[in-house]
Amino acid sequence: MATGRTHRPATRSRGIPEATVARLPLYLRALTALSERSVPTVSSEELATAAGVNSAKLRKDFSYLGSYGTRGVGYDVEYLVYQISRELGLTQDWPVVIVGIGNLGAALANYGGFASRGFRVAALIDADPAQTGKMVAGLPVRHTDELEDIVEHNQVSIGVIATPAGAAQEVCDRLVAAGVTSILNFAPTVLSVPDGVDVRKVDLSIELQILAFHEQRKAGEDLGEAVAAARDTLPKAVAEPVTEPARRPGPDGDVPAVMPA
Amino acid sequence: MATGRTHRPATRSRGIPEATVARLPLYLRALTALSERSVPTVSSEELATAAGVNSAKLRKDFSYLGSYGTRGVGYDVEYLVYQISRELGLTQDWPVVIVGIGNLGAALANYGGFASRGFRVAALIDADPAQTGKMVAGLPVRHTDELEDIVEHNQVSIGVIATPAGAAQEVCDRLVAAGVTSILNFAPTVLSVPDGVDVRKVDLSIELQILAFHEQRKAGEDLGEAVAAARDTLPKAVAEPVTEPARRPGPDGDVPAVMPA
DNA sequence: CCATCTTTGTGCACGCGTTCACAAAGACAT
DNA sequence: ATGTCTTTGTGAACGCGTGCACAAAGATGG
Ligand SMILES: NC(=O)c1ccc[n+]([C@@H]2O[C@H](COP(=O)([O-])OP(=O)(O)OC[C@H]3O[C@@H](n4cnc5c(N)ncnc54)[C@H](O)[C@@H]3O)[C@@H](O)[C@H]2O)c1
Ligand SMILES: NC(=O)c1ccc[n+]([C@@H]2O[C@H](COP(=O)([O-])OP(=O)(O)OC[C@H]3O[C@@H](n4cnc5c(N)ncnc54)[C@H](O)[C@@H]3O)[C@@H](O)[C@H]2O)c1
Repeated sequence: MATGRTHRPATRSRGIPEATVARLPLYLRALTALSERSVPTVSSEELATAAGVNSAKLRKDFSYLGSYGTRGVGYDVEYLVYQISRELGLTQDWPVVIVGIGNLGAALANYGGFASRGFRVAALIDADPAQTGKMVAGLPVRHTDELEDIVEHNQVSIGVIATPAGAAQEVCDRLVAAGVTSILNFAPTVLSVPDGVDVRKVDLSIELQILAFHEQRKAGEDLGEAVAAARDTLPKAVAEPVTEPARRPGPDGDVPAVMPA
Repeated sequence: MATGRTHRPATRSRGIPEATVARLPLYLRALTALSERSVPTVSSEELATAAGVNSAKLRKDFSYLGSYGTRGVGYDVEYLVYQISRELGLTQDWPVVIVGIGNLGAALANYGGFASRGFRVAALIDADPAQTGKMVAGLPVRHTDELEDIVEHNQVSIGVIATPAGAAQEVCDRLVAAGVTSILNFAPTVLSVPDGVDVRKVDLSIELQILAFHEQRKAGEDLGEAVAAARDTLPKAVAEPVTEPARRPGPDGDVPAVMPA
C-alpha cells in the first residue's frame, strides 16, 4: 500500500498489526450504520458479515484493542464505535490540504465523506494562476506559493496530492518540508520521502490492471486451459508466436502497438 | 483488497501470487518510462529502485513469469514490457462502463490514464434524467435503463461504480446480471457478489483513517508514551467515564467530540 | 579458451496474517 | 444456586510473502 519508507518494524511494542488497522475503518463504518439504527449490541458473527470479513478475524482484531465484548452477548455498539474511533485517532480533528485542483482534486474537495469522519479540508492548492481564487466546494483555491504558510499556519499533517505525475514529487517534497507527515497520493508515481513520513497511494490504473489479469484468467479457463498451459510451458525461446513483436529491440526501441505509453 | 468472494484458492496450479500480480503494473509503469527514454536493458537493482521495491522481491516476482533476464546484463526493457503486458492481459482491449457520473464519475471519465493502458470507456451511465444526454469527456451520458443493453452489446466485463453508497449494491447486481465479472467500487459499501466475480474497492475515507492512525502514533511518541500507555491499560470498567455513551445516536451518527480519557 | 566480473534465479529461514477449534466467561432461565 | 446455552478470546497450526545470501549463468576482456 504505502510506497516510500513505510517500514514499520517491531518498533511499536503494543503495536496493532497493520492488517488490523486497515480493517478498523471497515468495522467502524458497519458499526456506525448499526448505531444509526439504534442497535444496542452486535455479535462478532453479525458484524463480520456486515463488514465483509471472517468472524474469527474480527474477534482477533478486536482482541488487539482489548477485551471489549461480553461473552454470550456480543459487543456494545456505541462503546465499540468509541473505542475504534479513539484508536484510529478520529476523536480529534485532522486538517487536510488538497494539492492539484483539477478533475480529481475538485471531486475530492466536493466529497462529503471527508468531513463526516473528522477530516477537515483546510485548503485547496493549485499552481495554475487561472484557478487561483476560484471557489471549489465552498473554499477558495489558493496558489502554490502559499503552500508552506498554509501548512504551518493550519498545523496540517495530512496532505493529498492530485497533481499530474510530473509534479507530484516536487509537491511532496514541499509538503514534507513544511511539516506534513502523511501523504495520500493519487498521482501515478513512486514518491520518495524521508523516514517518519507515511505515504499511501491510490492508483486507479493499477486496480484496473489487476482486474484485467483475473479477467483474462477467467476467460482462459472457460475456453479450456490447454491453450494457455501449452503456451506457458513452452521453452523461453519458442514462447513467442510469430505474430509477436521482434524480440530483439529494433534500432528504434519500438513498443508493441497494443501497449502505448 | 478485494471485497466480495475473491477467494482464489490453490485452484490455479501455476498461479502467480496475488502480491506479485499487484506489483506487475508498478514494474510496467517503470519499464514504460525506460522504454520512452530508449533504454535497452535494465538491472533488477535499477528497476527495483524505480518501482520502489526491493530488488530480490522483483527478481522473485519475475521468476514466476519465467526466466526473462540475462545474467550479468539484466532485463531487456522492450521484451519485459511485452511479457508483463501479456501476463496482465493488456494486449487486448477492455471495454469499461462507469456508472454514476457525479463528481467522481466525471473525473474518472476525464482521466487519461484509462485509455493509455488499453481500457476503453465504452459508456457512461447515470440514473438522473437531468444528466442523461449530457456530454462528459466526449461521451454522452446514458440512462440506467440502458445498462443491460450497453453491457451486453459492448461485451463489457469490467464495471466501475461511482454512485452513492445506497445505490451501489443494486447497480452491482444489475452489472453482474448483465455479464460483468469484474467491478471496481468507489462507493463506501461492502458489495456482495456471486463466486467468479472480482470486486476491488477504492475508499478514500479508509485511506485517510489509516493515515490518521499512524499520525496519532507519531504524535503520541513525541510527547512521551506515558499518557497513551496509562490510558490503554485502564481496566475496561473504568475506561468509560460517566460522561460517555448514554449516547443515543443523533441524526448524525458521528463520533463523540472529545472524550476525556 | 580461460579468467574475471556482473547479475540473475532461487533455496531457505523467518515473520506476519489467517483460520480453526475450543476452553472459559458470562447471560439467562428455572 | 445451578445448569444450560451462547459467544467471546486465544493458543496453535498453517500458508503466504519477504528478504538474505549464494551458486550458477553468462558477458566481457585478455
Ligand atoms: N481523474 C481521475 O480519475 C484520476 C484517476 C486516477 C489518477 N489520477 C491522477 O490524479 C492526478 C490528477 O488528475 P486530474 O484528472 O485531476 O488532472 P488535471 O489535469 O485535471 O488536474 C491537475 C491539477 O494539478 C494542478 N497542478 C499542476 N502542477 C501543479 C503543482 N506543481 N502544484 C500544484 N498544482 C499543480 C493543475 O493546475 C491542475 O489543476 C493525475 O496525476 C492523474 O494521473 C486521476
Ligand atoms: N468524490 C470523491 O472524491 C469520492 C471519494 C471517495 C468516494 N466517493 C464515493 O463515490 C461515490 C460518488 O461520489 P460523488 O462525489 O461522485 O457523488 P455524486 O452525488 O456527485 O454523484 C453520484 C452520481 O450517481 C448517480 N446515481 C445515483 N443513483 C444511481 C443509480 N442507481 N444508478 C446510476 N447512477 C446513479 C447520481 O445521479 C449522481 O450523478 C459515492 O459513493 C462517494 O461516497 C467519492
